[in-house]
Amino acid sequence: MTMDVTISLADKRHLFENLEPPPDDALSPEEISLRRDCNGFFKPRPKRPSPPTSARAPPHTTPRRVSSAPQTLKQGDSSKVIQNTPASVYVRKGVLHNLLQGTESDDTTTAIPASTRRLQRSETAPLPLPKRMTSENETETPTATKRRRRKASDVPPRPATEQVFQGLVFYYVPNNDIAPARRMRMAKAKACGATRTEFASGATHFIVDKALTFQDVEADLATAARGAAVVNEDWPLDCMQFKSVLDVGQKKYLLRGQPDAQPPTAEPAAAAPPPRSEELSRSLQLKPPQRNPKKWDYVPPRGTPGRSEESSLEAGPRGGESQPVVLDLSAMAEPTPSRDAKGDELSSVIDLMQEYRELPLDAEEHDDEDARSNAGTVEDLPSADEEAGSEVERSRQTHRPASRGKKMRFEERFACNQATAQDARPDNPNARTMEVLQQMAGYYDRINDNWRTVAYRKAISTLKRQDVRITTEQEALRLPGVGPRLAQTIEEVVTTDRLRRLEYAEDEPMGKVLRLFMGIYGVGNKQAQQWIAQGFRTLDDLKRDARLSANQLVGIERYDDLQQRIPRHEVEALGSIVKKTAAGIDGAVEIIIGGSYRRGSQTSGDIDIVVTKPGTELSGDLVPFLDTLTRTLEASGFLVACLASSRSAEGSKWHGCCVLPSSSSPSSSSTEQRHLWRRIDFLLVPETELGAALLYFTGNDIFNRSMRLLASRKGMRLNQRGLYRNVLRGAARARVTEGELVEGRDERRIFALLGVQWREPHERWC
DNA sequence: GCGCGGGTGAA
DNA sequence: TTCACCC
DNA sequence: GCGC
Repeated sequence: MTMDVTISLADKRHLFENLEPPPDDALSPEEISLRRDCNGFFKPRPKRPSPPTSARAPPHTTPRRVSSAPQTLKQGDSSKVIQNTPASVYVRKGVLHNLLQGTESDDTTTAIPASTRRLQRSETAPLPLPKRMTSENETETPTATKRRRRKASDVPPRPATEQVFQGLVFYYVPNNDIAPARRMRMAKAKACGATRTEFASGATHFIVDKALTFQDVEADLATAARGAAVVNEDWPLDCMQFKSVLDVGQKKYLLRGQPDAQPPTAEPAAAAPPPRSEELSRSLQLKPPQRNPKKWDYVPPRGTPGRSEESSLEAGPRGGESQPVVLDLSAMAEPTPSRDAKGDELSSVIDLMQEYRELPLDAEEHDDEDARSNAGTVEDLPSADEEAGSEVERSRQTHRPASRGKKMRFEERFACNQATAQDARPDNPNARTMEVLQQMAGYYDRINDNWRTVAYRKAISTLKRQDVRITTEQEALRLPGVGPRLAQTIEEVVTTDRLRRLEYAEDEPMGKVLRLFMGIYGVGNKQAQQWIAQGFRTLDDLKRDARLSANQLVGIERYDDLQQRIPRHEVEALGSIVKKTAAGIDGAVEIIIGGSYRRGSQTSGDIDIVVTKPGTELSGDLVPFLDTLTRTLEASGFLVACLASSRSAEGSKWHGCCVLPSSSSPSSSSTEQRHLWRRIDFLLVPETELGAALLYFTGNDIFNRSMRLLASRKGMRLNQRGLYRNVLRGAARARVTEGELVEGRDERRIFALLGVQWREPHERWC
């Protein structure tokens, strides 16, 4: 059943009535060019205070607005919905939180089918989930608990969306439901559409108890129908949790004690000898030090009766249960065909080798600087087939300490010491995971959850450096910057190829508008939310009625231009224009293009230009030059808008927009294509600060932050002017002393003084 | 339970 | 001071 | 959301 009950936004006008109304005399776009800014640039007229409410013709009432608010719903059941769904549960921090207080949570919830809401409540909505829920809690109605005590098998059928097992026939091994926990699981599978059979020959799936090994079930398997899948009991639980039929080929669903690969497709890569791997995984289990005191999700590795009641995905580390290394029982009955069972097998072998090779390192605390270069070896391992061998070889060569688990030296913990090239591995095996995490990061960014955004970015950065596919929670947990929550998230992505939290996030009604508004230069989360609360939904709404700052107006007028990334060749073209002009003004001035261009990126978000000159000691020395430069470039039509500028002795910069002259291309004279407006930043840098400025202006941001954090931890301070020493920090880390300048001129020395190995600009991607 | 980079301009 | 921005 |  879908809940298509909605409420027109216009109906909620009352909600906004105490908010500031859009002024009726907002700037008309045509007026942009009528004002001049600080630098002689055309700028829009400063905004006027909005008049009293009388003249208000708020966007709520315009016809277009109604159509632009597609979340309109029928009124009928909404009150009921609201009653049953406490707003706090669905509305995350940020987004509509401010807008919709108390009664209005309908906007955020109505778009979501009721059947998924329960799940959303437990899994996704309150973001920092205090504690994992068990699958039972998730799949049962709150009142079902008591009833279950009376009769375990009495589980009501799940709604259609959860009938994941429809058409599947399960044969349980052992074939009984004596243990209450098992009986419960069977009942739940049945409620999700599974049929249970007493005859092995008729089954599509063998669901094997975790206590049993492959040998234990071989007899049953002999009678199995061709194509039946054999999985451990985690599989149905995961399927139910993720509400989809998961790939039975995943190694986490294989049985214990499986002899080496014997699949029909007999992948040679699967040749890793099981006894050894068993041994390995057992010893490895001790490896990740159990250092997290708040390990609420830790469960003793060895399956306990109680544990089996939980969904495997929520059972915490499962590394202890010796996972079968490889094996593939082809599953024709699988609606979701295993996409690359071969890849999984291969990667599982590689995983083991990866882990193995790390053992000595973790065991004996390698501390030498170059540990990385001669990091572990796979020599002791029996060589797998050629393909796997080469794969492993490749992995070893590109191996980085980040994949080695979390025990790292102090300085290694900083991203600046881990940074790599942009595409450390183009065919990154974790590409999909990274993509999803990236979208999640984008979401958190939109709702202003900045630290979470940073955490996601760090995790992505770590994943980027991995050369093997991270498939399970414990693998993920070993990575720096990946904690329990992200590890779980990663596993969900790998297991289901989706992330439910992301889907809900993308579903948020105002998400698109928020994204739109925050894309405007000069508009952040605060302003965007305020506009949404005032009823604005489109850029046209804003242009007509919103109170805009000068920069925001430019940002709106050139929204599409500024959204586009700049191809590298255009950055070069723009840069050369600046260089030529600069050379014409002062031949001694040096122009350096920084930013992502300096890091070697093929496209840039904007163009960053460092202006320096030998012999200068204060950026003020260059101010006259910048004035001339900008005036000249403005006159030539290169610079088209000024967004911010300052000219002082300590630091001077100029932010604005530029455009490539469109005349020069004679090819299409009549259809002369307009070039896009581009963001351009100038930074005046005296020679004495060039190193620090380049460091800053080259980035990336995470790299900078980590360098600065490292400096701070070492009692120093790093900014775009230099590295300072003897910085005293008082309570709340507030800086007491400026500190004395140690180095500003030499980029390399700053690295050295911080104990960071030098990294070329193209190696500063975090 | 707390910190998470350091700075700038605009309003 | 707060917001948005730079890397 | 991670890490101390």
